[in-house]
Amino acid sequence: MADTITEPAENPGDGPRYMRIQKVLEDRLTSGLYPAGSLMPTEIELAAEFNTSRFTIREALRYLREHGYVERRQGVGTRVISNSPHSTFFKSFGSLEELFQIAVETYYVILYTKRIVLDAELAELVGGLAGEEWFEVAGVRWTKPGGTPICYIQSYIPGRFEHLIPLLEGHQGPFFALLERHSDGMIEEAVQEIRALPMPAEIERQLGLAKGSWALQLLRRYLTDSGVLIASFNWHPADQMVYMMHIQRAKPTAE
Amino acid sequence: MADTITEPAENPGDGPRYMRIQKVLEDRLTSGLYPAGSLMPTEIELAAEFNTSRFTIREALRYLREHGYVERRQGVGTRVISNSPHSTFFKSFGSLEELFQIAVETYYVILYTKRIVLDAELAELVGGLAGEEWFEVAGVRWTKPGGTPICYIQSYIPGRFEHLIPLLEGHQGPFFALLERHSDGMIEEAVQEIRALPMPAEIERQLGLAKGSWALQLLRRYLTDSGVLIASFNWHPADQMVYMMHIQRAKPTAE
DNA sequence: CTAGCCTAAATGTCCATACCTTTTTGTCGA
DNA sequence: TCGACAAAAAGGTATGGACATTTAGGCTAG
Repeated sequence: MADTITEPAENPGDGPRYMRIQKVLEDRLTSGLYPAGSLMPTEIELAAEFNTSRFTIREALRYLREHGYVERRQGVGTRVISNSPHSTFFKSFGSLEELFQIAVETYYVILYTKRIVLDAELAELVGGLAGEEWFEVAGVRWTKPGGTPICYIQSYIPGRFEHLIPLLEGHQGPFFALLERHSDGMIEEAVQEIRALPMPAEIERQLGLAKGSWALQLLRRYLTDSGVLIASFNWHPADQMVYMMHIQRAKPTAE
Repeated sequence: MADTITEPAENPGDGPRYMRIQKVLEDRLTSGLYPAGSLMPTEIELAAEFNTSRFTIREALRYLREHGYVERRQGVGTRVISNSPHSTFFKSFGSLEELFQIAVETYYVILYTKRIVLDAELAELVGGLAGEEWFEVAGVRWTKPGGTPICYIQSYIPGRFEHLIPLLEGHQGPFFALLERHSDGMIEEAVQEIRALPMPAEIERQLGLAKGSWALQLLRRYLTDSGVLIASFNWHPADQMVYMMHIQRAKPTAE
């Protein structure tokens, strides 16, 4: 027994035992040694193999289950369902509904609209020319009217949409989109760029918030006649990432 | 000791013990009996209170931690960080991007289209009349062409869209929507009802799948000129739940 | 041939116990 | 006063056992 401890068979003795075992098992999964669809060895067998107790094996298997590798069924066994980590696929199932609630059932309150002149930096950001007249719109997204503030948002609108700006002032509603329909039927969205920013200290004070409000979420979409839906997400303000995604209407392959 | 077992103090003896305990503790947290910021009783104390072992208490506390109620530190204790369950809000941030990948980057392959006559049950489901002619369309959603099958889907289409059915046969693509544009500009979606079902054994065999394939995801949407987007989700086949959601174009409140 | 029962196998739940590691706190001595 | 050290407290890891519950599959009786 003592020799099994001194022996650094699979891994150097860094972490707890169940972690080392979980790494070994993960390797076997990603390498395909335990193919998807098959049953893994039973807890007892693994315990024997690693010369440990069932408890330790269970701790390791818990990780594999939580990361989407395996599915465990009483009376059956441990079935491999994926050879790659954490199919967030399935992990996200639990929150699929709520996710869209965030996107849709949140509440957007416009704080101000302001006429601005693009500087070089801003021009780069919004895709305009320095010196052009634009509008800046700022607002706060809430969980619900009077609820919890989620994020602070700044949007930019070209000056040629000036006639739409009054519609925004004082707007409060679950969603925010500014569309214009042209005579040729095309629908154009006025808002060119949306940024989620750290909540300005001034606003924070007004709202009575703790400093450094964090995350944000924003969904923007526009619909056009051509059956294309574009949704863009602004992510965590810290990294300023913007995910953009196209949902194309399925074209019949036949025909 | 024996009396504590017979005594149904907190809850009737339905589930496993750690679940009942976790519910009791959750109540105490949401009710504020354990205020945020404070330290909860230690494992030993809780074990004594519930007359159980430390193991069982740990299982209960594990749940509380995973749901964002508490934070545990070796050498310190169990600190309450929230009196409400973990705003799935923030939990889901990590998967917002992937969520849409599921909806959009997955691949839908139609298996068959079949002309059927509604029976009473089906009529109720799809909102038609018993005896009407409809079409049943079945398909499988994949992670990618040739990838992993996710779920089995059945859709129902009224008979009056018969002329669109040929477009579906053999269709393979990332998305599936069947729209018809009327002369008045309205866009109507043919598919009236989508169900995600357990993968039929026959299909499973054809695809070489293990028995009991599980979860599913499906996004359906339709676009109309009126700027309304409707997305419906089918959930886990076991509970047959369907979540439906409307995104209304924001109407200017002023004016 | 089929329906139902039975059983074996696998995971799920639970206990008592022990020791380890981290953190806090208290004490003692320089 | 301050630092080092020791002790206590708390959760983390681990063992070994026991029984419960679920499932698949085989067997038997009809």
